[in-house]
Amino acid sequence: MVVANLSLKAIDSPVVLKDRIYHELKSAITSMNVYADDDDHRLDERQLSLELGVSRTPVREALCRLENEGFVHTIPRRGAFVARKTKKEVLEMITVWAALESMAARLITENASVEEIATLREMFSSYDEDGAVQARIDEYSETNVSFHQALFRLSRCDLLSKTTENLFLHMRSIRMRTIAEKDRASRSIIDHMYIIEALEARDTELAERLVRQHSLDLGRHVEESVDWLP
Amino acid sequence: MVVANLSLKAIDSPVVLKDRIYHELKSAITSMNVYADDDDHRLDERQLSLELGVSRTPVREALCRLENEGFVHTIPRRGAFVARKTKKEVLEMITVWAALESMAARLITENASVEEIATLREMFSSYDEDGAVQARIDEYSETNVSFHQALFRLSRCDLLSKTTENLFLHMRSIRMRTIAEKDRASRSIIDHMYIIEALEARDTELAERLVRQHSLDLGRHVEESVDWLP
DNA sequence: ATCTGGCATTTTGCATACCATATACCGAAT
DNA sequence: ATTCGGTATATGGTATGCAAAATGCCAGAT
Repeated sequence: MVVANLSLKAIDSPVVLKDRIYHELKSAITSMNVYADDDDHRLDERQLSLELGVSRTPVREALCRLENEGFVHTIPRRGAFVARKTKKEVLEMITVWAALESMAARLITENASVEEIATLREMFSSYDEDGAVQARIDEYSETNVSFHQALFRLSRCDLLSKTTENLFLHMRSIRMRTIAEKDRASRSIIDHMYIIEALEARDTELAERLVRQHSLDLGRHVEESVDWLP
Repeated sequence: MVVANLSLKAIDSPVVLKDRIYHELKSAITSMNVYADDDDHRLDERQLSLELGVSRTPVREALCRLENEGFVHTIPRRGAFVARKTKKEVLEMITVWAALESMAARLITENASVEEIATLREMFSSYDEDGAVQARIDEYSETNVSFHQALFRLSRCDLLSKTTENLFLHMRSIRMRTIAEKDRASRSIIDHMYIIEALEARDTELAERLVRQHSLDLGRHVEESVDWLP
């Protein structure tokens, strides 16, 4: 008798309530327009547990996690609120992003394959014609996010990706308040092309500088033109 | 009648149990030698709550926070364990560190005052004589940590500091297993001096490069000489 | 009319109770 | 003797209960 070798992958994730609640709340928070109105959004434990049909305990653990990630702000004995970033905090997030993404660019020039870098160029192939970006601005916005996420993925550094993940989500909330700005979009695609060229040329220093500058430009833009953040 | 203007600072931190437990557990975990033996350290909820004289609820919330920060690894229905980093994870932490600290160096060249940068140089003034580093290697180790923390502080970017804080603690655990290596220490102080010179000269690009290289050198060292991590 | 002080209500923080699952032990069958 | 299966126990996940603290309201005083 031989033991059948089925090469099964171990199932090791009995999805527990607190995790489901965490994801549920996180997606709810990140998809809401936090900065739309001025009054702060309260997260009532009891109300949430009633709506989700569970007890308060797993809700509290989910809120605890969200607080650590900066999506929820809790005041002892007062309750939990959807966190609102100050302008300073947003600018600091962009600074950290610039640091992490420029490092990702370095790693790509050193480690990524030609094919992987080629996928970056392909992402923008459908925007070749003049005015294509402006015509499909919403679609381009998605491509834009995908491009930046791809940079982290190709860096092959999970911690870089993981650290940036929440920054992405925070920035998405900010973007929701920002109306699509045409001229920034068209400049954005030009920047991206130069970045891709530097990656293809394996020019570590140039790629790093371009990526950093691209982010810091966004920071300067926010600094100058966003006046609706405290 | 006038209202007395006492300019009081608002007290807004009714220190709650879960926070105290969090700090207690965190300091206990970060000061233990996690990598000393091979068997993993289990964190029994009931035992912890008994030892701390509290119920399981706040202990669980503290563990939840520690898990988010990577100090604790929990398996659903199996319990919590003190997290042990793999070699790959340690190298990725160093990579992220390099990214963040090199950005901090950039910011210092742009924003810090002459006096602030001078404090960096003063930190090493007592190690001027030849052999002083080797003679007081433990003391130097502390100075070393202080130097790197000072770089983040002088960057004036709270998020950079905050993001690095836990990386520091994780690396401290790693360092506990590493015996002080004399030649690395003396090379370290030389690197630091060049970094300070670049900061003083406000040479943004050079400071960034030196700081990044200093960290990446540590990474290469770990890559080559640490064989006791999975 | 406004301000203050106390009471009622609400809600968080912590403790406890219960339930489901994982592990360990032990006996029976091969 | 070894292996398999069942049961007991332990432990984590979830629900609930209780007390302290915060908010809001209302009455009374100024």
